[in-house]
Amino acid sequence: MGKSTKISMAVIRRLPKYHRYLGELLENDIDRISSKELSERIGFTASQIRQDLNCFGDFGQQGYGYNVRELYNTIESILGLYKEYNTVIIGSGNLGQAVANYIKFEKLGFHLKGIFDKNPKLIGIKIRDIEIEDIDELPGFLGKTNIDIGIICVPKESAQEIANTLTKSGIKAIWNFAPVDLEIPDDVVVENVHLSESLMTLSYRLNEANLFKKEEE
Amino acid sequence: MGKSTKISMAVIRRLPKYHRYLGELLENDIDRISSKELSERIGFTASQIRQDLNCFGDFGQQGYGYNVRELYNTIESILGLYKEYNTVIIGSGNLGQAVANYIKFEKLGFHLKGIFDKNPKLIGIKIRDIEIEDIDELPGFLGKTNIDIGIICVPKESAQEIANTLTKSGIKAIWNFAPVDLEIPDDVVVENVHLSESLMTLSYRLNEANLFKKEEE
DNA sequence: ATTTCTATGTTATTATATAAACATATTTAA
DNA sequence: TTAAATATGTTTATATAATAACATAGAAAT
Repeated sequence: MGKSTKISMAVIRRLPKYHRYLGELLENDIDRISSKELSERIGFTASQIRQDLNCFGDFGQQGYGYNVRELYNTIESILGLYKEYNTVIIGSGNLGQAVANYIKFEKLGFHLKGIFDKNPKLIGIKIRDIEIEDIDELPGFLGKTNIDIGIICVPKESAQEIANTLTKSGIKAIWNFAPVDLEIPDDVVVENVHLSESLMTLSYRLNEANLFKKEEE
Repeated sequence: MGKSTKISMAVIRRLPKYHRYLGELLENDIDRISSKELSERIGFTASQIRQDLNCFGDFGQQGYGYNVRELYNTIESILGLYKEYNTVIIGSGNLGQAVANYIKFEKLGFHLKGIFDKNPKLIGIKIRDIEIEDIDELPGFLGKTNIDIGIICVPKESAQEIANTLTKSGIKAIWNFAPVDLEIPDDVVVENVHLSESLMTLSYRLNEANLFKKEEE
């Protein structure tokens, strides 16, 4: 049976990857899979796969393995992907526009309901049938529209202010692309996408081999 | 003295955050800081900060703390940010364009040298003075230009093929935005930015509270 | 029908990551 | 000039995560 103990972030961050690989299996008409086979594809140990899945329930069958369709649907449900979400993007620079245009999110059930910016040159422009509105209209908009997720694509200087506006209106989830650590109430979840940090990590690893060379000589 | 033992990814992924917070301190003309003070700002424990930094050397002084400027420069050097890097973007859809236009990367020393796409409608268009070229020109381009980092922004179907082209030309670092796990030689580093996975994680956490409710009733 | 094999859920073990404790060098204050 | 305070680098302890081991349910084979 499913265990209601707190799931660790390490497990949670693997769930989308299970979802992706199971989706691929479905596309290839594979209807059953063992943790061992999945292990070879996905690159986690079979033991880890069984433990991860078992956090949420007993989905497999001894001697058989897992039914791919069933497991896929279950994980989709665990990830909350059966639901539909309304989103707003704040900041319609390049990143905001890229996110707005990322059609894949619509397919996943994340519906873009509004785009806001403070740049007068951008206000009025349409992105996928949605007109960019003045950021001053945001509080009013949030008051009359039911928004689940706020997507912050503004520069770091104004990110916290936007986060405050969002949380004040009752939004419980923020997808943050600004390079800051937002301070938000405990009942609000924030998921950061820090591109600069990602690039710096890459830069570090590219140079890692040289890093300790001097001292070893 | 600096230790040449293998640094864990957990530590590496915290380095950019140290860099960012130290940069903020500099902006505020704060020239010294203790692990305890930094801890309160950055949200890691003081112990962790000292251990992290000590992976790379003895940068602090007992009774004093750390010199902010010195530590900032040191971390910049550890992250390889003193160097300049040449990059190419493959795939100039919304995401590719967003990355291309992200001026911040230029400031960090990552210079965009080419953009490639297979869509004839995009070829010839200029982004920041760089003309989008036909993807068939990529191997030739890589042969005559010294590129450090390949940035993959193509759909998942063609990502592996692009990765092959890049690694064959000798590129040692890939920043991958396509939702696939690339197979690459051991001496090449890949840093993934999987936006869908990030969004799914957010979705999970938004629903987590409800997830186990049924069973508890 | 019986046996062998497969592959699960779970428990035990090992490894890794984080936090606390501490001995000591340096600063600051008296 | 001495004593108290600070804050490091390092060691020890704890917590968390990953892997391996295993008992057994069910599938496949004979």
